Amino acid sequence: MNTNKYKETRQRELILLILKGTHRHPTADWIYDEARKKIPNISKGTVYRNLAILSERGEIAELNLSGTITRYEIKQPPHYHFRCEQCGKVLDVNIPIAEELNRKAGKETGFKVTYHQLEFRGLCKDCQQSSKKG
Amino acid sequence: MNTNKYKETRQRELILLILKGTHRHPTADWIYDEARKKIPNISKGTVYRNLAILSERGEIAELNLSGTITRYEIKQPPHYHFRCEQCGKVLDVNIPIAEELNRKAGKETGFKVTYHQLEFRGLCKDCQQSSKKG
DNA sequence: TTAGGTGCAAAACCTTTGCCATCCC
DNA sequence: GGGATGGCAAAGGTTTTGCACCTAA
Repeated sequence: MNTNKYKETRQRELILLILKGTHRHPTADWIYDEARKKIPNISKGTVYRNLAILSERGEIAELNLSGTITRYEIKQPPHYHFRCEQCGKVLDVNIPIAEELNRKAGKETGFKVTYHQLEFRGLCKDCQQSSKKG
Repeated sequence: MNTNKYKETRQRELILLILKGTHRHPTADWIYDEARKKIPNISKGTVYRNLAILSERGEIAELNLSGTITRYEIKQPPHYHFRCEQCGKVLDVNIPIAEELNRKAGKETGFKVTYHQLEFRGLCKDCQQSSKKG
């Protein structure tokens, strides 16, 4: 049931490739900079439009957790994130999703809770190092 | 060691009062509109500056969880939030914090995990109603 | 008295959009 | 061919900042 209303374009493929090739959770701006290395005259509008399309298609996910700048990642099974409070780095955390929290929250509120987003905060390895040194 | 570098001003007190008087998790803009009812010529810059100061002082908290617009609330013990995917409403969820997740995440990543932010998603009561009707 | 605060407006950001030429199917 | 897409630039929305005047302590 692929709704073939999309064409495959160099720009879109490049953006997807960039996201597949990084473990960062990059911002649109970073993706734009990377993309320009291959297609120098690609525009930011194109980057944003394609990120929106890829997100709608379900190929990538928007990470809106904390901070005002949206970050993106290749679509994966649900997982948690960690954000370093010092350097701002965002990383995946591979521990099981606490599904029971959804049930608890649903019972508490009477709402229909379908999922949750969670972001751990603290210091990453690098920043722990530099804290010790400092 | 109280760094008494702050003065108490009408504007700041009003903003705090507004936040104390609501269970919404309002945006800066909503706070600004409310504030103008009492101090008509208060400026947005003042609202933003005071929200930043109150946040720094620990009297209020910034809610950056998902969405690009920052929301604010009076500082409370740590708690989770629920955001309705239909109407965008944000509410507190009073279930215990899953502290063990911090430990799990710390063990998994080797990072120093100090806390986590969690937002449930789904449909609130009102929107469940309208879904049934629709 | 004076450091911090205010109002105003402009600037800075991030993101979206209009327009028209271009490209893919 | 024709609708989807791209590039460009302007517009939009949120937040920050510079500046001159003001005010709480």
